Amino acid sequence: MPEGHTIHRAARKHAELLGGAAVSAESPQGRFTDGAREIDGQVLQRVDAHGKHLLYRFPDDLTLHVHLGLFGRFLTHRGAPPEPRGAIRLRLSGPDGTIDLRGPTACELMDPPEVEALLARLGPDPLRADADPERAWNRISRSTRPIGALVMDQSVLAGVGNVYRAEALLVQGIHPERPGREVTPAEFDALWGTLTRMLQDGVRAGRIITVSAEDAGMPRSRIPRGERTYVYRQSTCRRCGGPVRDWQMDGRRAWACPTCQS
DNA sequence: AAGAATGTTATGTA
DNA sequence: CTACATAACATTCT
Repeated sequence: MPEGHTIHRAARKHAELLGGAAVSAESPQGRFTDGAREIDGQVLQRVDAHGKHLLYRFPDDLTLHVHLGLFGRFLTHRGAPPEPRGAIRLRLSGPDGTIDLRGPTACELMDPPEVEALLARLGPDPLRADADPERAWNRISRSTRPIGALVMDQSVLAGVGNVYRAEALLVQGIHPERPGREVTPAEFDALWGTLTRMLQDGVRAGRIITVSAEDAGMPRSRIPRGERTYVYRQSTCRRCGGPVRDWQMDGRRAWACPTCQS
């Protein structure tokens, strides 16, 4: 479910819903009882998103780190919290509402050195104002690894997942298997720009729609599901109409249009 | 109802 | 260092 756009969106929403007030924390399923106990009653000061990672900041350098992984999900409720349903690993409630967390890969308390270590191993996040694309370029331009692998490597670029990888590379005409060092500086700049725009669109829309209104021949809001991407999970390229190839890359499925991408 | 999926880490082999 | 493979873990949807 989540690429960077989901996480940044959640950060905003959670800060708005729970920020500035004392939060009650519980772990209905018992996976996170210790952490919940420490957070309980603390004031949520800030929620930071870095790529696919969320940091909930509490006083005294107390930081809750959450990573949704492939299956993790948030459910938010305004007003009175409903009876917990299913495996809720963490529930945070404030005066205005509640967020439930299920299925995370990570949900843990971190001290400042741990937070520092986490951030140190993340590449620049196109959704962050402080992102430095040069750091990503330094890695990419020196690597023989395929650009499709590099773009998904969170230490190269933070926040990009399988869908945006497929889509951004299609739009830029770069084949995922091309070695990083064969990507030109101009191509990288354009790729960074496209990723930034796509991720920002995702934050705005709350879902991934990479196909433009022009290419779809209709307003983007009305594009049917299954037609919102150019190559991701497509059998024909929504740009040129040609056949789309798919194969495994680092254990994930990759898609590309051999006509549009080289 | 098996299998796939917007993810990461750790480990092992070459 | 890189590539490549395998496995573990989480949950929902078809």
